[in-house]
Amino acid sequence: MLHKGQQTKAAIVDAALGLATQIGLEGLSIGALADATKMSKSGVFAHFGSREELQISVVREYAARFEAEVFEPAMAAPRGLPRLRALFANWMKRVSLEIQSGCVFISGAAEFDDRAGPVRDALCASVNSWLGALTRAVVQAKEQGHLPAGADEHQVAFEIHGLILALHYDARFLHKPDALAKRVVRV
Amino acid sequence: MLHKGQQTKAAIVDAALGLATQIGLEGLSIGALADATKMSKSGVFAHFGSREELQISVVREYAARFEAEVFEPAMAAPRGLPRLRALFANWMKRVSLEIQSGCVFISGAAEFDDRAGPVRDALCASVNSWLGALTRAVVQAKEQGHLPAGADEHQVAFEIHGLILALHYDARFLHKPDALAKRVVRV
DNA sequence: TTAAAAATAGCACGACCGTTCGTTTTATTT
DNA sequence: AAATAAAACGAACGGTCGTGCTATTTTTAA
Repeated sequence: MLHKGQQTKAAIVDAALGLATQIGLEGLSIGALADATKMSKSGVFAHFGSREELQISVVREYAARFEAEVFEPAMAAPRGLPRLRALFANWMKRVSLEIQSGCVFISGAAEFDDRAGPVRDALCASVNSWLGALTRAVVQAKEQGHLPAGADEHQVAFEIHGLILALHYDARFLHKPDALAKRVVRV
Repeated sequence: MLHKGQQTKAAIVDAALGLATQIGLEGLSIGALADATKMSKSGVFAHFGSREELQISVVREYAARFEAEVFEPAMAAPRGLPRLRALFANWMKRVSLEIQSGCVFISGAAEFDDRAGPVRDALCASVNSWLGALTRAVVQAKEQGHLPAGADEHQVAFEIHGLILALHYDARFLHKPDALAKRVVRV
């Protein structure tokens, strides 16, 4: 009854994610997606009802994979600085692997930074959820005494975010081969 | 002979820059630009010969304004840390003012990070030129003894770039009102 | 003031876009 | 195996895109 449908829908979203990480959420076209999945345009379209809904599905899928790859594995590390370091390391690793494919949280932010609507909202929610988790890890590191009690968790998260963004910029856009060598140590 | 032509061409580029900072270089369309300048599509088109050439003109114009607004005024400050601080302050000020309009160096990087061609080349060249100037200022600060001789100028420039990127991300995409309060002090 | 040149307009083209609709194929249930 | 529901197709729509033509207007030079 609902077997085949969800199955191919997942396949479409998977292909769409692959396209979106390369040419952006806005560059996603139903025609190109139909070619990639060897389906008809209308066949693809029927699964979403609108291009916007397709984009939102892609955002959600990306966020789920990001969480599974960056956030969840770090939960195995003990609270405090070790876990914070694990989060950062996983994030960096993902960015380095993403050099070929790109990060939806970054490219999407550039595409939707002044375009209101549900896609932007979904993107914002996913990013805020992740940055919130990162900030919580900083707070825990303070609680464990791994960071000075006077440290501002938002400032720390802000600077970590900045390092990731600069890494992504250098590696993916400027093609600086040694970009991966940069990293934080202090704080 | 070449009076009127260059004049309206400059006006077109000016309008194009306004559009590009809002919807991106890829979002730039000749039709929309024709509306904005109250000209015909073909009239606009004739000045550039291709959409790509128009985009390149926009990149160059943006880079020229960036240089005039961020780089040149900082040259008045004495070599070393004061000049480096001036560069950073001017850059931050520009980003804060750009919250409504966006930065072509950042949005352009996201749009063209895996799209080869002359537009990407022009963008890359402009960014590298600016980051090179920034790095040079760090070197001078070391020479003046304002920074430890062992400091890595590329790492310092990298981290400054990261702070700017995070500021831009928070302010322009996430709409965090206090984003401007974040800043570097150390190094 | 008139001739040459440059700038702009108008129109059409092929391509692609998201979307709709009716039909046909495929999958599920009885 | 027959009936029913879901899924996929194919064609067409109005629209916008960049770009190429040819005219017309405007600017510059003689």
